[in-house]
Amino acid sequence: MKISRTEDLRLDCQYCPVRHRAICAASDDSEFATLNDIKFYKSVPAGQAVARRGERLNVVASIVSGVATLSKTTVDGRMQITGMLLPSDFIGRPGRDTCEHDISAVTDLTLCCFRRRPFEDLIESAPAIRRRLLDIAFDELDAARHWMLLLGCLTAREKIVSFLMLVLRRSTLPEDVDQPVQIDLPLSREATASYLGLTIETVSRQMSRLRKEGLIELETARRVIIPDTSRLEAELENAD
Amino acid sequence: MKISRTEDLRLDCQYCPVRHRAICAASDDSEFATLNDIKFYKSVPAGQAVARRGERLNVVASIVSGVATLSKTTVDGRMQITGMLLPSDFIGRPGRDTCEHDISAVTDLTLCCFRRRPFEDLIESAPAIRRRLLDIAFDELDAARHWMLLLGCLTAREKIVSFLMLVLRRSTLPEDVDQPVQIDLPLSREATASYLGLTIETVSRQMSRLRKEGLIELETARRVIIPDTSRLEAELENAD
DNA sequence: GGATCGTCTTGACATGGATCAAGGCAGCGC
DNA sequence: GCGCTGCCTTGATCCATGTCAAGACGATCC
Repeated sequence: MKISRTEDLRLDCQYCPVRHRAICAASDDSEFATLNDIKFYKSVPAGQAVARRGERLNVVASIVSGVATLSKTTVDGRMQITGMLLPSDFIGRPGRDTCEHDISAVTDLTLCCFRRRPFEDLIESAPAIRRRLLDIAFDELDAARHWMLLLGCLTAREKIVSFLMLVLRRSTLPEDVDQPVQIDLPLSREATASYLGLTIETVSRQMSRLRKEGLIELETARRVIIPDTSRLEAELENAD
Repeated sequence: MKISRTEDLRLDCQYCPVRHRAICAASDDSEFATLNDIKFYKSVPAGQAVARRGERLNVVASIVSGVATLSKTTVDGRMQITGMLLPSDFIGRPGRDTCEHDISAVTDLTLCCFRRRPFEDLIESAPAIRRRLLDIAFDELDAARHWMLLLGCLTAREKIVSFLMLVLRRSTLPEDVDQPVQIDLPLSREATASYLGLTIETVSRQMSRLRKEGLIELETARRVIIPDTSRLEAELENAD
């Protein structure tokens, strides 16, 4: 996909919802002003590819709103989702002009983009951005390796519970703990299955089983109510 | 483990076998001299832990010789090896004082260490080192995500072949292609199983099967001869 | 050589999750 | 309302891989 500017929308960074978590999080006023200057917004509709594996990618970006996935596919069509990208997550790789993954918009997406070259220069001159980038890279690395434990060692049930807890952690949490919590799953059953290294049927069955056991309620397939967070988390006592 | 200096051994960087691949690879003379000054070597005997999950780790290091693993273990003892570290690979995380993984010496290990704090300062002042570090982090991230595809989607047979090809790629290759190649597996069957998300028995069976099919020969359990590299690689035509 | 120990292989059997197949349900266009 | 479509659930069955158990092999020590 060719990323081009979205003319109209160009929020002042000051009001950006991911201001304190994205690549710009640690920047001082001066760096912040520079970022504000060179950024441009881009919308990607749900279902569309942001970039494909092997494709040239001359931007880096932060997700402002929406959900995207990183994935890899084998020649014969088996797919693994290697990352779920939520608001504030970073897309792209400075110093590399081709994309290692398929990046897909799961929902409508708003991206805060920087052309790669100027951004690479910025890394050299803006210490807070560079530190933040390094930190993001290592955080992603830790997360990826943690996911390897999930893929390699956990049971289907543990995978599902881990996924629910992950979504819970990244949701904007309501009032207090130990109240019933409602979460909206960002991924379809198919995408969830691919993220967890399972099949869609197994995901569905395990969700039903958790429902029958009263650990979750399913308001719709995608809207889950967790009556007791700690009880669900206790399902991971052996894992993790 | 407390990392302390190995008094005697302190090779001049100039003669270092990983000089052109490790964190120092891109450094100019001045950065190189600084690294040479503040580095210290450390030996870790086979089987010993370099660091444990949650432990304080006040050094970063490059592997000069030997093999190490990164791993995570569930509460009830299931283990996933999340990385195999070979000479030139980097250990530790600048900006983080505790260790996310168990790091174990598989063979006797020689590490080229830097105290974390001075190294963190160096990142700020030495552009080639920080660029290299960022590149290493992203390379590791790509590798980890690629391994997620292996763990989530590949069959036992494909996992074994992938592992053999990985070892092959990182071996010091002999003369020309399409000659029989001999490789020494750096990991035991148990560690291999844990790296691939399999059991030791499955690893053993798949190796035997590849042997019976003539794709590999087993000189010993750990020494593999690949009569025809391209034929083995062809086993991955659907994967990868 | 023989005993011992760790590592690896092989066989028999069990099972978790995949596969195959059918149907349910909600949203949408007409 | 009705039919269509996409997504999800459920059931029946299968099979790749795990589990359990028995030995084989090689290194080391005496």
